[in-house]
Amino acid sequence: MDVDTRLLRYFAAVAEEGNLTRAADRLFVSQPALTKQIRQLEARLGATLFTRSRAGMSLTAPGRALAERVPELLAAWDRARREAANAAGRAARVLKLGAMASGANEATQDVIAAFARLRRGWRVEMRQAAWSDPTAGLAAGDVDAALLRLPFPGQDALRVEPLFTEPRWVALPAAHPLATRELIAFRELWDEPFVAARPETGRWRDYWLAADERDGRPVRIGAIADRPDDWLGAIANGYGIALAPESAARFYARPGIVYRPLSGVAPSTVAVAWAPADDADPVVRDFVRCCLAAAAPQRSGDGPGPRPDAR
Amino acid sequence: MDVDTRLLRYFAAVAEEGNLTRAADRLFVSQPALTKQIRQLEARLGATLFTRSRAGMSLTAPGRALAERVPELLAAWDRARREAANAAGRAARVLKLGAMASGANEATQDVIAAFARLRRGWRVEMRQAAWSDPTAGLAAGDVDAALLRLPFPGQDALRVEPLFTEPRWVALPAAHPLATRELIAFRELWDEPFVAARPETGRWRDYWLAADERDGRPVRIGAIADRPDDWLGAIANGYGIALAPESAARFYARPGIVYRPLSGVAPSTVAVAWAPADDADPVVRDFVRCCLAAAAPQRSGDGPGPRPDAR
DNA sequence: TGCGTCCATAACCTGGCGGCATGGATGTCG
DNA sequence: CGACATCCATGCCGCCAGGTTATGGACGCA
Repeated sequence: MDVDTRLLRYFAAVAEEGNLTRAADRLFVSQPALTKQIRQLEARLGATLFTRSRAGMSLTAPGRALAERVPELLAAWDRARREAANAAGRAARVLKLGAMASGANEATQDVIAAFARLRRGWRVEMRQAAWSDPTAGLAAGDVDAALLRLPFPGQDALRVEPLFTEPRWVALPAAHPLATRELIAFRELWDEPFVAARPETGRWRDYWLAADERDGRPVRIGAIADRPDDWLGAIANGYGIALAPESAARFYARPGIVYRPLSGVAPSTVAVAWAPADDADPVVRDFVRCCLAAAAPQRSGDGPGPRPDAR
Repeated sequence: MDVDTRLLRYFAAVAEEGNLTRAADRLFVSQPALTKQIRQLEARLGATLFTRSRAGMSLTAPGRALAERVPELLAAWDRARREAANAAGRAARVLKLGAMASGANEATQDVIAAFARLRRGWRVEMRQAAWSDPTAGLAAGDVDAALLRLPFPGQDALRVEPLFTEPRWVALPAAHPLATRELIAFRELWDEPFVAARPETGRWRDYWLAADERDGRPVRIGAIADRPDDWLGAIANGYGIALAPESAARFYARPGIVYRPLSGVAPSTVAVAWAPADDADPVVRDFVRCCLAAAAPQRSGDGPGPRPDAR
């Protein structure tokens, strides 16, 4: 008997939620559609998977048996899919590079140019990640390498090579009273509302709220953004202000938004990251080497930072 | 990204066959349908899975990566599905019993009656298996126990408890010269064409051709049948004769077919079989106990049983 | 008694799958 | 050298499965 993984996801969602309506909501389908699908799954298996009551849907014995297997099944499919995609990338000589919005700055171009020289016939394919995925697809295996800013959650499970640092500035609505100041002390912003990343992003979110550098003062959250566009919009509309790397002033310049230098916050570190499984991959190694090489000039200008040792 | 297991089966078939047309044939779909599906799979994965040539379809690197995972994925789904079905059987208090056509004879009713007495509230659900599945669904985990005739392929991986033996007779077209004889010696049938099971059924097929008891003389195959209906039809139409347990004379009596006692072939043994995984299952154990109890009277008497009225 | 919360049902629409017929490319053979 | 065979791709069409909205029925709760 055949199933669609979609159907399995539906089933898993209902099993977890114990409630059709909420599960339907989570799956972005209507509740009747979900009802039909679950009933059909039951019909096809010839087994009752849930007992219905006004309290919701609770698993029966066969339902539990299935629910136990489904997650690993979905995971297995996902792995298979990714393995194929990776093989396809290799075959097409494409290095997939994840980048957090405003990940690296101008250096990115140098890196890619250097890589193109080193690996003739290869091509770098960049994909911008939303802030809700702080490893830019690396943790999920969707990319071969990523340009990220430290610290980020999941960092310890990956190889990380710091490249250079960059001062953190502040992005303000143009109408903000401080927007005309040449230099702002972070202390002056402690009571401002901030545009933050989603709470799930943990350390990363805290870092860009400079939670450690506000002397214990709580942060006011004015808005939550997951992508640069939302972020810029939120700031321009006055929902809050936000820290940003200096280069954002060039890459995310926009009417209604002003970037200003900041004192009293540590600079931001850009790093290249890759999966430990790719340690031996010559292409990934070459790419990392290019990153270190391209970063060298900037790094010297920017104070200490670990010595570049191209491996 | 979602897939249907059907799509994975399609992919696996093409990967194995290396040829769309043949794969389509094997999958019972048209070749254009398969073409479309494979192309769609490629589109969804964003990877080329096959290189097309007039020689056929051969896997690319990503194709190989996928082909490596797909079989285990399908197997995992099948396992999950069966586990759920088994749990459903338990929950509904159903013991699923596989039976090879003409598996057990009149004893079946006694067994089921005994089980019904021992396990109140439980119910036996019988499913007839085609000869192409010599374990009657036991090997695949579709049933909890099976009534089979020894020997059958796959026997060693299962628990088998012999119940009783029954003489083997011969089924002849009514018009056959020997059809009026009271007793036939197997030797007289050596040159007759036989209606046999599919070649894949190995030992089982050989046993019912009595390949070991024809003194090295080769078997002539007149027809191949997979189900009792085909089998009866083939015999009645004169394509060949066949050995059959004595009880077939009662259970598969049909105009145009005559059953006659045979000398010179060993009797057939009926056994109950179950999966080793169910050794500790109290319900299966009870069922086996009922089988042994119901078989006891016949086992001692062995020969006669109810009078056969071969017409 | 009216309201909110569940799940089920009804009616309708649409996209995708499968089937048939056919086309295009490329060997093969009389 | 043309006829043929073998593969895969394409065009067109009918049908069903899955989705949506609107609504119903059961039940607990204030």
